[in-house]
Amino acid sequence: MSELKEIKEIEKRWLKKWEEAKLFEPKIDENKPKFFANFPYPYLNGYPHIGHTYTASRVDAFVRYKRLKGFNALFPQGWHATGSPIASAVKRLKEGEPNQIKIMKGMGFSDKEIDKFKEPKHWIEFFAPKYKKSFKELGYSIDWRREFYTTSLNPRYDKFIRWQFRKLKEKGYVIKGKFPVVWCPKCNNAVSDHSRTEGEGERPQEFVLIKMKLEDSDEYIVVATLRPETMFGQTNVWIGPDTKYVKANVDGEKWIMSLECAKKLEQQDHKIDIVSEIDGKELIGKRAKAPFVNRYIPIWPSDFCDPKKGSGIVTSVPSDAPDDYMGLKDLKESVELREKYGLKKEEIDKIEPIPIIDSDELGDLPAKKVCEEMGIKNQHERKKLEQAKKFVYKKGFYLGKMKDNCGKFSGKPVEIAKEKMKKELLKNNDAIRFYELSGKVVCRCLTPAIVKIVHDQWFIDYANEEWKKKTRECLNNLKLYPEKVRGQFEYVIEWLHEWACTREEGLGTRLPWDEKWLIESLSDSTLYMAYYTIAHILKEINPEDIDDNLFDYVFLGKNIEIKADKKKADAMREEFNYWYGVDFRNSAKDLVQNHLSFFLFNHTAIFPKDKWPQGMGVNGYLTIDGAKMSKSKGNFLLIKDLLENYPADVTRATLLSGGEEMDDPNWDTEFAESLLAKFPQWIKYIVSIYNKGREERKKIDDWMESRLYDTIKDVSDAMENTLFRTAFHNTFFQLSNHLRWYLRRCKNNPNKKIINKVIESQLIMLSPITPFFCEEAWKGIGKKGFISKTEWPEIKAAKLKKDAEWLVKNLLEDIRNVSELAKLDKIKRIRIFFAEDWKYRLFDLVEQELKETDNPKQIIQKVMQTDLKKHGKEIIKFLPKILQKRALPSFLDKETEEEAIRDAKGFLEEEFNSEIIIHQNPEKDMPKSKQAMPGKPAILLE
RNA sequence: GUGGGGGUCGCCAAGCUUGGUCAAAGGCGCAGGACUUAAGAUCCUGUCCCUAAGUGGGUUCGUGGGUUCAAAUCCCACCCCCCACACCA
Repeated sequence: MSELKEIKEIEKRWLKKWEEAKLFEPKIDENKPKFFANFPYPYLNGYPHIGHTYTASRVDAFVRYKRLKGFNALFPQGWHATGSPIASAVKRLKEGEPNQIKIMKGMGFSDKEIDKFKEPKHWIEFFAPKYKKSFKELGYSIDWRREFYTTSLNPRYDKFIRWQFRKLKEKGYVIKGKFPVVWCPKCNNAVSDHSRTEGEGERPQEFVLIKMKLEDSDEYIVVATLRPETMFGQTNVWIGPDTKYVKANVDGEKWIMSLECAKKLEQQDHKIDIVSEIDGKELIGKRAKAPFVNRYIPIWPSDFCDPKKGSGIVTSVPSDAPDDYMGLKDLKESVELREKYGLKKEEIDKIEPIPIIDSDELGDLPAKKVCEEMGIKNQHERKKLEQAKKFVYKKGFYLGKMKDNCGKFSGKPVEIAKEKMKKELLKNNDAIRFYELSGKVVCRCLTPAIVKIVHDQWFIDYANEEWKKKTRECLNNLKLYPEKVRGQFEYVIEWLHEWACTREEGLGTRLPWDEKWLIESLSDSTLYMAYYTIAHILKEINPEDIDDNLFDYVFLGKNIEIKADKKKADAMREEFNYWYGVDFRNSAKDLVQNHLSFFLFNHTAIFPKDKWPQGMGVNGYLTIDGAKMSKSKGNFLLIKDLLENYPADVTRATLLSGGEEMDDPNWDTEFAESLLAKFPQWIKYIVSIYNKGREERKKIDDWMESRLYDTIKDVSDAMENTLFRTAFHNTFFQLSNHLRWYLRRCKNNPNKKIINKVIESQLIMLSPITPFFCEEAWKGIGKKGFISKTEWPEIKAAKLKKDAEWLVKNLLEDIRNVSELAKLDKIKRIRIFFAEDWKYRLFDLVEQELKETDNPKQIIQKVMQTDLKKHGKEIIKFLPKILQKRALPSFLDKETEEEAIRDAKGFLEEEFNSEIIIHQNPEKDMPKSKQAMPGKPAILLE
């Protein structure tokens, strides 16, 4: 533990040094290429947790790498407070809501502290520094001068967003439209998710309300359905016998429905006059005309008609709706029921479910099949029926096809037929759209909420084809990390359409031309990366002096009158022009379908091409020891707790080794523990062997140097593509293994130059991932300055012509194997035999021939035509076997092989503590020696 | 269902574009040994099965076929897992 404490001290020291040197506060430098990276600002409604850090660690590692590659790199950070989470939490605290108080207590706040959180601003003021502290401690190379937070609480950002929205509006990308919202009739207001006592997450769901004319009447009964595609299977209508319905004039027609339904319709743009009440009973036995089936169908009683749902009247499709199937079955089987409502048996028996949809393995009467399989007894088994409904719907919707009796929709997949049939019903005036809540919602005032159509909802018109075209162009020209997400983006740009961009409640910026609206959180975070470039200078300007003209001046280069100080404005313009566009924006994959795509759209809308995004990174979701992170599982790791147990570098390395590309990265506690034990030791070790060794150059040094260059090449490639796991593994594990072998081979007496180069390179290549240890070690080996600001090792081609080291490794292994098998107590002598010259010649020849043919016969014939024929007897013993594989085992020319083994002689002697004798050619009295082959010397242990 | 990503020797994972040198890198874990008073670290060794003075045999890369002298790698079919399909941030 004391060791950890020591490490933490070292970290603190470097943080201080970096800060004092303003290491991460880059200045404009026209002689250097710039690199601007960032990731979505986190929400300030709690402490930073490990989920935030994976994405951020990727950005930091990339930025640090680019810095070493000579880029002028900028990594800024801001905070998000827009939207409802903070606002609702504040509201709930003010109301003393127990659950919210529990949450706050869970975060460790006292009553007194909780009191302060009744101010939205306190959330920002409290949590932003917490994030900042954690991010600093993790060693992120952030330029903190540019820090800011969102919402009207920051007037400068507020003005920026207003500017952005006016720009969008000018270009016609913000439009007004209708929109169903959850509404409290008592408060006369929209009920946001967090001002509900019940029904969080529920939202308006679109039903089709179908009108059915009653026989010999000008009245309609109306039925609500979510499944217009099943209308060809209607057999009858269900009505609640003991339910009260109303007759009302709706848009000039006479409708019958539940009272609740009428009230809802009133809120959904319909004119309603209630005329009278009517009992469900009175309608039983009447007939109504059903669309698509196009005939009159009877109205029968059932118990599942809920006046609160839809119209309280249901059209019955017993083929595909389990409820309806059971309802019909009950009527058929119950004399009592029929008598009660005076229904004739023959008439009911006449009705059978009509197969209309082929639902794959469920057949064409899925409701029947599923009800039977689940053993549902009657229409009162609600729970089972709900399950059955869901199951049947899913199968039918995704896999189903309309059968031949469905008119022009026959043969169509249900998914498509559904939309078409809905459209047709609406077009023919047989139906209207009707919104119903997906579940019960109760407002704070304890009034049940309804759906209301609002007319002045604002949308961002992501459906605009011209805009899509520009955005596609932008996508085509940017680099993706990894490239394989491109398809996903193309798809999203395709289907993205109007996005409701305003809300009534929460924190944020008001819509400049319609101040009752707040811009919602996914819409005020699409262009702000540009704000980073000027944030530090903008802070010096009075909010009153900030207006649209200023932003036009700075961002769009318009030469117009501005209130603010011209010098400062020019400075901002310069910053923006230098740093923009974004070279790397990284986020988890859930933001592909909204935020990252919006990001592209908004940039193409407002900025010229040279300011469009240049690169985007996408990664998976962090898991903890293989499990999804969740509070209930107790694996919800906060950064502050994490950093108490692990050094920042171990945390970073564990995260970045957890996964790459689109895989869900995994925080592996065992790995972290193992790193904690090994990593600091290793760094200490390489510092201790730095600059120790000989001047003289040996063969094995070439090998080490080549391995180093290979590693540098591989790691550079990986870093360029944000493959940090690969980079870390190659640098830390692979290169360390090479180094270990090297030291063993040269009996711990390495070439000074080489060993130093290996150690320096390893430290530099590790530094983007583990900066603290590397800084400390850099100093430890006597380097001046920061490793964070040094140069990435040069990529060079490996010098070594022929790598024969594998021969030594194989030999070592073979000797060990044999010695184990031989069960010799002590090996006095090891004899090594090389194959005779002619075998090398043979191998060369065969290698040539194999390029021509793979026919063993031909090759052997060819061999026998040469002077090798005199070894024919021996050759025929082993060559066919080798030729079976159509490839020779690895071998080098004899000279190289001998040289390699001779070079390793001393090493081998030491390894086995025995004498090594190298024979160039086989000895007559040692038959074993005949086994030698090119690339595989024979061994004799004595 | 559509679109995207996957399925490799306990676990994680490389390889698959460009078929052979692949029983398949590396890490983690596990086991044995050296070192140590001891633990950790470090260093060696092993880690599909069989066989054994070696470089041999067998069975493996989701499943089943196919192409080929040769398939984890190419082709076809199928199965399974994850993500998105929105106005929730």
